[in-house]
Amino acid sequence: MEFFLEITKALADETRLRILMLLKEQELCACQIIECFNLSGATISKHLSILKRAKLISSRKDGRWVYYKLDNLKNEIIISSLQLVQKSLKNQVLIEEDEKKLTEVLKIDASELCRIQNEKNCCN
Amino acid sequence: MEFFLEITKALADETRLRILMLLKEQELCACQIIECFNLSGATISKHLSILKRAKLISSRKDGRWVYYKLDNLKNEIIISSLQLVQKSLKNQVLIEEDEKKLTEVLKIDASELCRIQNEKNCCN
DNA sequence: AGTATAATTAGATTATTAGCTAAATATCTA
DNA sequence: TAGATATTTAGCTAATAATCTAATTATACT
Repeated sequence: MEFFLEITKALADETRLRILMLLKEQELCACQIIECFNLSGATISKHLSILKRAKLISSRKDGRWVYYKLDNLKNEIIISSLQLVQKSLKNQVLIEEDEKKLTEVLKIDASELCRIQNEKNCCN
Repeated sequence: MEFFLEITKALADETRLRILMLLKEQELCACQIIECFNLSGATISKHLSILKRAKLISSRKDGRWVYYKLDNLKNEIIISSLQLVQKSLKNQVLIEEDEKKLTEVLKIDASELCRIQNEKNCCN
């Protein structure tokens, strides 16, 4: 029960669903995910940790960067949950907008992206 | 997005998952569901309304009684969601205990059950 | 008609969660 | 090794959600 509740609670938030949809096609760096939302890095980091605790995503560290991807290979329940999310949110306007935003974000070099985000935090 | 979020939020609560599992095999009267939990009737009623708002269950009124059942015929997303719940919670200890409790509850006549519940509310 | 009964709604309280800023941690580079 | 950078954690606040009791609604029975 605890395991499945962890999953359903992780899925019960719009931002987390949008993150899962961003990760549908590719692995992404934390700073790339952050750039897609109007939320603080700390908030996104918290969401990522909730998705990770539910085993819906996994992460790998590469130097200063942390990369996240869907963790859909190991467990039947996880696979079904992620499939349900993808089926349910396919063609949703908000999701398509996120995809467009991501396309723009992916054009920017990751370290340049982090520099921009850093500036935002300092000077206002 | 709003439609699917309504479903995932409805599923993100242990009591509501347990209610869905009770309804897996049969339609049940509100008082029978209430009797399976150590929660007030008002609280269960609230949970039922959340499940109903998410279109996971439907209800019909028969005199003073209201009967609830899974609403798994109309919508692809609802069907998949309910299947996921059932697959994920099959053979869970807590769920099996609920089933045993329900077996006992079903032996009691519904109006007798309501009389017992009514007494509980008055005399303590 | 008046009372009893089944369920829901209202209103209050408590617990949980999402969000922020600031601080801490871990890693890279000059 | 000192400073810069990417991410996470800590501590706080505001919003949301779960629960209770009491009141209300809708129906049945005498």
